[in-house]
Amino acid sequence: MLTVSTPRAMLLEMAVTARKRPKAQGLRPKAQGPRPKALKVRYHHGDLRRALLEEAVRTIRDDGTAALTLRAVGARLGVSRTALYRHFADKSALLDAVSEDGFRRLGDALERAWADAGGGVPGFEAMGSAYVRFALDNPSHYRVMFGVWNSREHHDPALRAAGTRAFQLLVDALAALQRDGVARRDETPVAVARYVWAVVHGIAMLGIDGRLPDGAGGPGGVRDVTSFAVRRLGSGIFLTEPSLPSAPSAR
Amino acid sequence: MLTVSTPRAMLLEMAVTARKRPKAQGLRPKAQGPRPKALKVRYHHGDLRRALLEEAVRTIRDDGTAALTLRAVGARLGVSRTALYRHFADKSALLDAVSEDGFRRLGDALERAWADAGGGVPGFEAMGSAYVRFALDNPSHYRVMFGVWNSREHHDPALRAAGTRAFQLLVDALAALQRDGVARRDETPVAVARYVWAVVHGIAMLGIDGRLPDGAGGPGGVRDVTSFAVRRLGSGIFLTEPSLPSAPSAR
DNA sequence: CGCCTTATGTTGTCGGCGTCAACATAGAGG
DNA sequence: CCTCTATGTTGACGCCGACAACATAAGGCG
Repeated sequence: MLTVSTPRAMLLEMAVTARKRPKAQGLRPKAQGPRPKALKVRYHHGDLRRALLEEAVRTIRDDGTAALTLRAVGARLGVSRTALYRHFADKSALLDAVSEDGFRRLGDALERAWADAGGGVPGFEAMGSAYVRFALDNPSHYRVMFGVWNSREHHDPALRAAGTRAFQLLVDALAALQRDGVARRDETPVAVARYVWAVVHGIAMLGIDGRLPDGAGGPGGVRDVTSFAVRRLGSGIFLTEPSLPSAPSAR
Repeated sequence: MLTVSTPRAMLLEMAVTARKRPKAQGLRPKAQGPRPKALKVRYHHGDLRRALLEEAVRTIRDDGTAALTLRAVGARLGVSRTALYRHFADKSALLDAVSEDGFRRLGDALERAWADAGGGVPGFEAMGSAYVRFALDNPSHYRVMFGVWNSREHHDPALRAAGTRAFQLLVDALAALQRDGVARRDETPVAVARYVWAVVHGIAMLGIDGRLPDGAGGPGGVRDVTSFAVRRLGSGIFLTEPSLPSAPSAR
């Protein structure tokens, strides 16, 4: 279960062989756009910090959070372990950078969802779905973002800013809904946003952990609970108005 | 941050001195009730499995999840490392036992909340508050229960049973609400329970991680979001009925 | 009682991990 | 050319989980 010695050993073997090359730095198929500076060797590595971050994200995505090892990420880049310490204070700093990257992508996804749906209630529901979809598509990344690391407010300003921006998108959407008279005004947008955030976060976490039935698509699965949630976020559960029919929203 | 070498070293020192005793087994101040069998030495340790589990829970509660080390828990009990392997397959098995214990306690708390409130809508709201309160009172324990470990369905039957029981309490409550005509009947109790579970789970996680303002008591804190959530779980956010006043539920 | 089987606990050891110190190297700038 | 500094490497340390081999105690059985 936890001991994946065979693939990890293979991985390290690969890395060792890759390290045999004197310094074949430019073979990585990244940055396909115009060459940033020149095609010469430039420096020790070029932009190791970015490469380390990208490799960490890739490692987490492919092999899970437990496989993220300073030694492994260094080896995958054909660079020695501890090379990372010239760009990150320690492992938690690297994870902070990974989290910041995740919050930035999450914010982009929310922004896109709201804009593509044209705002309003459809935009709000699209944001909720996009949030859960992001978590399901990047489970390990999402787990790092909300992991035990840096859980308190001690993390660096960049990470904090990225997280705040993603949350603010939700606040702004709710403020717009209130302004347009489609959302109740008896609570501040921030208070409602915290609640909505908790809802989608809970669904995302349960979905990621496989605690909702089936593979996300069937009845009771993550998608089902998500659509249920975004509908109920606007209608409630209890019969506060007995005259209310069963399905106020058209499916 | 992550390196707490000083207290850990002290702890190990304590343990080493404790281990100097030949086998002073019975000095632990537990099981204050009637002596289970006899006051003689009985066996190698007596009931090491239970002692290991309790010590693991205590370690997690006092020093956090990261401090849970097979060596540390063994040392705290005056027993050698690897003694644990006679009672648990590996570390994840110990964590499974900790999770099972947590789900049992959580279920007890939910049951008590529902019963003490006399069922109905107050009972339902009490369950929600009790759920979040349990998580806030036992953050590390809760994190283990929903941690990366055993997230898939591979964990042992006892853990699965304890988790299912806690969830079933919620389902039963919602079924009762539906039966009494106070909850909408357009969805099955299980579907609604999944949604409610996600809501309280999300609040609990955000609260545990310190992602809600202040120390849980002030405006916007965990308690605020929780009460907001249990109210909105019954009323909804959007203005589906414009004639609806602002506060349908008293406080 | 003496022996043996089995359950339980210990010691030794291994590989992996994060991290630090010391050393090496390459680019920049005088 | 020489030096300075940024960057990368090697070696080592302590901690961790896990396994193998060994030690010991409880209990069954003659």
